[in-house]
Amino acid sequence: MATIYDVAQRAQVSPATVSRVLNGRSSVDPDMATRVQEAVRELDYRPNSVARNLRRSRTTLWAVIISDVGNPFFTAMVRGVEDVGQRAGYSVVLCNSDEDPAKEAQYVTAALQDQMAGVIISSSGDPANVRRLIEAGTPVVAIDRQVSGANIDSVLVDNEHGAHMATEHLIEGGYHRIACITGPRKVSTAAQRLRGYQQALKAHGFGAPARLVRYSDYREEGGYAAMASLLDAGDPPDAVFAANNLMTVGALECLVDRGITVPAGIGVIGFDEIPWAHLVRPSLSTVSQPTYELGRTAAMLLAERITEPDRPPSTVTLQTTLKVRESSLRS
Amino acid sequence: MATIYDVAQRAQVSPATVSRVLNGRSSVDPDMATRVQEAVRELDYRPNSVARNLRRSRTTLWAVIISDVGNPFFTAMVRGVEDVGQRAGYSVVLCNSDEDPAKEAQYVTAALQDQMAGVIISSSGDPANVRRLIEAGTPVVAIDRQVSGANIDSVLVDNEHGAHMATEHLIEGGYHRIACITGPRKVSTAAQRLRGYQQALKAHGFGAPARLVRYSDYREEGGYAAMASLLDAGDPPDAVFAANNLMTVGALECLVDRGITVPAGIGVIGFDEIPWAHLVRPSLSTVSQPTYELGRTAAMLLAERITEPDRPPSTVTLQTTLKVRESSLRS
DNA sequence: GGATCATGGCGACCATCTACGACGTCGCGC
DNA sequence: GCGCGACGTCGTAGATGGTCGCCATGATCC
Repeated sequence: MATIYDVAQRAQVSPATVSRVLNGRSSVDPDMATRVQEAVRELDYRPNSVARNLRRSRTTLWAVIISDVGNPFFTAMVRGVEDVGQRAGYSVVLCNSDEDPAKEAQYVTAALQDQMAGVIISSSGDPANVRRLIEAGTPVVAIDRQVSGANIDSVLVDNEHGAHMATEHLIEGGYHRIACITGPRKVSTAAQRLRGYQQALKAHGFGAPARLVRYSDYREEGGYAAMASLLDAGDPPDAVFAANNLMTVGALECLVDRGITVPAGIGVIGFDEIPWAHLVRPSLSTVSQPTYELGRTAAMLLAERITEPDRPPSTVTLQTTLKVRESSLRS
Repeated sequence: MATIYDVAQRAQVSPATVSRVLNGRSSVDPDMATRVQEAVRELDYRPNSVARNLRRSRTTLWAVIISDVGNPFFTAMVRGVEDVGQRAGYSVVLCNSDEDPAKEAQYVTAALQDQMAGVIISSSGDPANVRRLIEAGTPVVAIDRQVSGANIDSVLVDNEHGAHMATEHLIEGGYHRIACITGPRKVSTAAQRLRGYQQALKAHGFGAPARLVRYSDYREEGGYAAMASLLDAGDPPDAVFAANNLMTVGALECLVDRGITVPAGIGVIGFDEIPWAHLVRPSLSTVSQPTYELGRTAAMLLAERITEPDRPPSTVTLQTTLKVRESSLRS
C-alpha cells in the first residue's frame, strides 16, 4: 500500500502538500495540485485512515447499540441509520446488547477505546452507560428509548398516544376485560405504553386492575408466558394489548396452542409491526411505528451534533399510526 | 483520557513495561505488574485502540457485506457473525450493498482504507471486489454465495439439493406445470437453485421449458412481477418454486391480488424461511436454511484465517431442510 | 568466573496532519 | 525606482499513543 511519502516523492513535493491537496484545507499551486492528483492516481493511493484517525483523534465510526438486530423493528432502524451514515462518510458498527446492561457496557467501552465518532443507543435501562459516553465527550443520540437524567438528542415515538389509541380501539370494539403485556420495568417505552393503556381505560370509565397487567421481557417467549399467565388467572381477559411485536407473536402462539380463536375468543393488538403482518391469518392489528425514519432521524441528529457540538439537544417525537386489521375486530 | 505515559509515570515504570503488562507478551516482575495494574485502575486507563491499530497495522474490525439487513435471511446471518466476532474481540461493521457492485466496491475501499482485519461477503456477483481484497492480503470469507475464480474460505448451503427437494415435493404432490422464479443471473445461488429445479424435473421425466422460468431480482416487487408474468403467459403454471424468501412473498401477494387460492389454485414453495412462516395462512412451505449457523461458521473461519493466514482455504456446505406446510399441499 | 537468561528501558516506528518558520512575490508608498 | 511590509504558499519537524526490537543490566547456575 502506497503512503503519502510515495506520492510526495513521485509528485516532487512534500508530504504536507499532498495532505493539503487531498484535504483542501489550504490552497496550493494548481500545477502542484495536478501533479499530486496524477501521482495519487498512478499509485492508486488511498490515505490510511487509521493514521489519520490517530492524528485527528476521531474516527469515522458510529456505534449503534440495540438489543437485537433479529427484531425487525431494530433491523429497519439500523438500516435507516446506515443509509444516512454511509452518505455522510461514516461506517456503522453493530452492537447487540440483548437487553443486558453488562453487555451494553462492553460496547460502550469499545466505543470509547476505538474513539468512535458517535453512538446511537436504544438503552437497556441503565443510564450509567450513557453517562460514561457523555463524560468522555462522545456525541450520543438516544433512539426509541429515553435515557433518564440525561439531556441528550433523542428520537422517540408517541408511545403513550399509540397505546391509548390501541386500547381505545379495543374498547370501542366492545371488549371490556382488556389485558396489557408490557416490557421490562426499566425500559422507558414499556412504562409509557402501559400508561397509555391505563389512561385509555380510565378515560372510558374502566378500572385498570393490576391483575390484567403483566410485565415481561419484550421477547417471544415472554409474550407466550405472559399470555398463558393471563389465561390461567381467574377471570381471563377478552382482549390483549401487547407492547411490542415479538410479545404479540408469542401471545398469538399461546392462543393457537390453547385453541382460542382470534378475534372471536380474544381480541389482539400489538405495538409495532411484524413483517408481512397482512399475510398472517387473522391479519394482525398493530400500532405502527416509522422505524426506518426513526433510524434516519437519529443519524441526522448525530451527524449534526458531530459538526456542531454545542447546539442545544433536541428531542424529536415521531407519530404512530393505528393499523386496524382482523385480529382486533370481533364481529 | 489517560495515556500510557500517565500510567507509566504513576507506576514508576516505562511505557514499554505498561504495554507489556497489558498485553502479556513478555514476563514482567510481579511487583511492577501490580503497580501497573493499580495505576491503570486508579486512572481508569483504557488503551487507545487507534494508536495500537496504527502501530500493529491492523484493526479489530470486520466488515460484513450483504445486500440488505432488511432481509431476515441476512439479519440472522449477521447476528451469527456478530455473536462470534464479539467473543473473539472483533466489532462488526454493517455494509448494505443492495446488490449494487458499485456500492459494494465503496465498502471494499473503506475496508482497505480502514485496514479492517477481515471481510465476510455475500457477493453481488462481481468478483473484482473480492480480488482487490485478496490482493491487499485482507482475509475474506465468502458467505451464502460463491465467488467465481477465487480460492477462498466459503460457507454455503446445498442450494441445488434444496431446490431439487422442493421441486420434487411439488411433483409428488401432483403438480405438473411447475414454474421457477429465480434470482439475478450473476448470483451463484440463483443459478444453483435453478439447476436443482431443472434436474428434478428431468429426473421425473418432465421437460423444463424456458417459458416457465423467470429471472428476477430477489426482491418482493420482482417476485410479484415474475408471478404476474407467469400468469399472463399462455398456459400458466399450477405451482411455483421461488428461489428466495422475498420473492416468495411477492409471488404470494400477486396471487392474493388475483384472487387465486393457494394451494388449490397454485402450489407455492419458497427457498429460505420468512419469520413466523407458521402464522401465515396458508402456512408457507419452504426450503429452510440454517442462516444463523451460516453466519457463525463464516465468523469462525474468518477468525481462524486471521490467526493462521497460510491454512488452505476450506469450503463448508451446510444442509437445507424441506419444511412442508400448507402452501404446497393440494388436497 | 563465565555463560545464560530474565527483564526493563530507550528509541525507532506506524502514517498522517498541522504549527511554525522561511521564502518569494507582489503591491504600495515614498 | 526602490524599499518595505503583507500575504500566500511550501517544507520541516513535531505530535498523535502505542508497540516492539535491541541492548544493557543484574541474577542465577554450572
